[in-house]
Amino acid sequence: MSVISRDIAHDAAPRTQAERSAQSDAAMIEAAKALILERGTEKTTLQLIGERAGYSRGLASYRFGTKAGLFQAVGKSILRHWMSHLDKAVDGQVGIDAMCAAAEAYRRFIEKWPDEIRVLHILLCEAASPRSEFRQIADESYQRQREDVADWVRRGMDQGTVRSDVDPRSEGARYVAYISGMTYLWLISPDAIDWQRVNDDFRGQIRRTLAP
Amino acid sequence: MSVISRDIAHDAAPRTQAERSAQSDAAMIEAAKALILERGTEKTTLQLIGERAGYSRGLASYRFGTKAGLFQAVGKSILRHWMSHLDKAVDGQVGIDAMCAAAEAYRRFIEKWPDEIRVLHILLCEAASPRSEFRQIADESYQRQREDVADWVRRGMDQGTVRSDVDPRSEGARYVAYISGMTYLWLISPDAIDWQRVNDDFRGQIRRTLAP
DNA sequence: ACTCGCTTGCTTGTTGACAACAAGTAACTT
DNA sequence: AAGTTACTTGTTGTCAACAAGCAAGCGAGT
Repeated sequence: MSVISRDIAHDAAPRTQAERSAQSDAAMIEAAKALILERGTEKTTLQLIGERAGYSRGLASYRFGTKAGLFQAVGKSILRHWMSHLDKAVDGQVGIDAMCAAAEAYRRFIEKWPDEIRVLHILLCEAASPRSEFRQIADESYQRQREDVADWVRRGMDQGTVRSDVDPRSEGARYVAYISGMTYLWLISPDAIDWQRVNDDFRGQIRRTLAP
Repeated sequence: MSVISRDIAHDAAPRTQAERSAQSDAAMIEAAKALILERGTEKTTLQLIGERAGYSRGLASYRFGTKAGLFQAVGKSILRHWMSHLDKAVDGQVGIDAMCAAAEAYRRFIEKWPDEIRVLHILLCEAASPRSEFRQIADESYQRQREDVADWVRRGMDQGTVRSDVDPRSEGARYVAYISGMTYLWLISPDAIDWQRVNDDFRGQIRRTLAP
């Protein structure tokens, strides 16, 4: 067992079972992301995913159980990425500052990893369908984001940097709806959205609406 | 050929071919709406649609060509309904008045025909997927709505009822994104959105942001 | 008004693609 | 060497799409 072959990520022939499965899982999730971008979820088949990842047609189904299960794994992986990016950017700020920092973090995330946001939003959109297996993940994610914003507003009110006659939960819902809707419009017609300007206007609106 | 049987809409046994096909088309579109609400588009089959409409498993495919073709017909039919409702409500108003009237018309539409909006938005969400056959319809619809709002803003600026330093197109995009995002959040967690309050706050925000 | 040939509405038969699962083989582990 | 895990191949049932046929309207010529 050479140290060299162990240290190379995505080595052609990893030694341990754990490495092998982690590598094939990751390869399939990456393949799925690429295929969702090219063909959408409906026209992406488990056979295509397995084979593009360098395996057989059956592996994806064997490992993730169902097609929906695999897509959930894809979505969770992107959500984790975004959440950690967001946490770093907000970093304890509250009130209008936190809201603006989060909007700016989203703009930077889209600039750096546009495909991640495209895939995530395609999956989130599918959650709108009844009986969608992604529904719960989308619901929890949006609920958490609404509550986070509501919390920033509440703390801003405590600080006195936010008007005292607003409803934090309503502001949270409007904030999240706005980001989500803009992302949707960007997916539908990418050239119609100038994220830099949209973000500037959005932050201006937040100040105008919430500042005392 | 009795006059009586001709005049009864959805007669059990319509006489002319045109009547027969119009009736079966309408029945299948209604069946599709109900099934999309119950099961989502993916788990709705052409067989279920045909049979719920009172026909065979093959008719939907024969008449609309493809499953996507049928869903396009469903979407167009709901969009026509909403557009005519909107036109009546706005009725030549411009500026902030038009924007508030449109938001209020949307609230009333959702109150009266929530299922229509649910089905429409499920279809619009699917348009986010690449290669979706509903993409073009969604794009045109949202583009037109953005332009309508931008036009209201422009005319409001001419009148002097809207601040002169705003960008009409940016306001249009934000308005549409907001409505679309809110509708999405309502689909994902219906109880989280109080449309009356959301609308009141939205209209307040429009005035606060756009009034000179 | 009648009917014969044409058109249109609708159904049933069939094919190929697909997800899901079962059963097997090969790679690792202790 | 025995057991566990990674992966592949075989199979089944469901589905969309299409093709071929039957039956219900329709219209021109008598």
